[in-house]
Amino acid sequence: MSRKTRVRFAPSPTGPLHMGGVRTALYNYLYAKQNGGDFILRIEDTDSHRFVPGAEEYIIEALSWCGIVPDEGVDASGKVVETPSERHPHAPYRQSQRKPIYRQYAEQLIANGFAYYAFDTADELAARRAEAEAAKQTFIYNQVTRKTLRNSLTLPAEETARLLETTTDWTIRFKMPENTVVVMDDLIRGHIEVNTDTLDDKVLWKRADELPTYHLANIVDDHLMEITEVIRGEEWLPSLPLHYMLYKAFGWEDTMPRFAHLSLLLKPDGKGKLSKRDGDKLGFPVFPLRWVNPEGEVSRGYREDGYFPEAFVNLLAFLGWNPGDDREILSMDELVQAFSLDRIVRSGARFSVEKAHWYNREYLRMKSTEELTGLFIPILEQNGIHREKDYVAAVVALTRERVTFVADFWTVAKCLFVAPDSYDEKDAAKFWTAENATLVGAAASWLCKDYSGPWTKVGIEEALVEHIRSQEWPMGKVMNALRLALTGAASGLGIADLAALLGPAEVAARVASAEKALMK
RNA sequence: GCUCGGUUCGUAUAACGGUUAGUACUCAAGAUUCUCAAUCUUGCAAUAGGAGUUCGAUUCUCCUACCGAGUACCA
Repeated sequence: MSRKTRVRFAPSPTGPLHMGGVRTALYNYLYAKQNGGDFILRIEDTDSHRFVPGAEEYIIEALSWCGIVPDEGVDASGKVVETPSERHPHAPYRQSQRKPIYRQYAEQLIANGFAYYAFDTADELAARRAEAEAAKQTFIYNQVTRKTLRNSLTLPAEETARLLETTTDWTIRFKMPENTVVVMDDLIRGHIEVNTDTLDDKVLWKRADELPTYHLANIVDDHLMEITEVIRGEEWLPSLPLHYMLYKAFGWEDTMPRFAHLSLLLKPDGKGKLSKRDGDKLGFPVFPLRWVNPEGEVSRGYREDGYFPEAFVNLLAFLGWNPGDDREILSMDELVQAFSLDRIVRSGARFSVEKAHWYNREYLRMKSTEELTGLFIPILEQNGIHREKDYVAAVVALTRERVTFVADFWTVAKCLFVAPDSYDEKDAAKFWTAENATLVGAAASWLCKDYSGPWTKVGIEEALVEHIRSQEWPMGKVMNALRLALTGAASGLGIADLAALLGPAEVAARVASAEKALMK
């Protein structure tokens, strides 16, 4: 019997989702869609101390910007579903609201001898840890040390019963079996074996806030929500044996999901994984969307930096995966088709800004001039420019091969909307010499007054070049000086393109302004 | 420290025992152009090191080095 594919993305709302998290969500989504299954969003907010306001909304908005829409867990209005319905049978999808579910499972484990009550306080354990550290050792709550600690395994039954009644900071811990080899199979990494002697007795449930820890909540919810594959970050690999043991302890081995652990995204400069803290110090965003933390600190986002979501998704998909052929530009639909878990790369990937720029440029070029014009107009308006759409479209058509982001249109083509207010000093010194200035004046005057051909790029180009040649003027010098007068710098757009868009009156005016400003 | 992962040009990756080790980005040079960009062409550049297995190792095994993760009443 084969089950319907169901995968989940289960972030914890402790801050904005970073790009590594988005990639994990993306791979889950691609896998689900490819297999005709469901992609579920579940909020893992079992740590009551680390809740960050706005994080949950951020996560949903970021996924939505990327085109990753959960089938289950989030409703049409983008809210996490709290009450069960046909579409969302497992609601609530926020673990804090599933509180009552978990305790019985933890108790079931105790009843069957797979877990026990532990009464050591957090302070006591911290002290033990400090002690061990001072002796250059590591304290682990495991099958050896648990015999020397205060728990239902070492205490008399009456004492346990009394503590359960009278104290409120006890926990339920998993009783890790001794000297057992856990044999695991990871969809990406293959066969892995670990001896339980190297593992510790993890806390599963906390009496203090009556909430489970990740390990318990995760297994219980994945089981209840009928998850078939767990695709998550490599940081969970060391917990995999515990999770295997838990499925076994619950007797859920027959429906245990298959696991796939993704390698991490690394910092471009080498050391360590790309973390939330890196922020924009590295010269590129680590977050999909801009994030303002509760202290008011701003981190930039791909969206606000001008990336197209399709480009972002595409580049993220290729950070640790490839389709096995030479294609590099794939739409979401094509990614769904091409995706496969066994082509995921095992090693960690470093992000490259250049490649990211390249991706965005490719996507920008695939867009119509019409669409780009629509995106550019608001930027013009922010700069106080209001021009007719046809003119803007002509500018976009002319410069679209030169830009990476829509915002670049402004820097590249500003001179087509406003006259230069200054001239590059080096270029002026080189090209605006006394005799050359005279020639530029003459050339401009000829073009604007005497030239009677069509005022188009081609017409102007042919006539102007021809005229300069016939006068035996130095082509490069005159042209560059002309561009200096028109744009404020000697390098950039073609003279004929510039003139065609600017019109004869504006060309004449700008040359006159340059003559005035650059007169020695 | 211990446990578990990982290691191919600068970066992302391909080659799942036999290739002149391929591709893309970056970079460089040339072509083109009035300049710059774009474009086209060409080029630079890698199997971490050492043992083994094998007729033959990037590929399999072991050791070393390095990188990463985990080692919380965080996820």
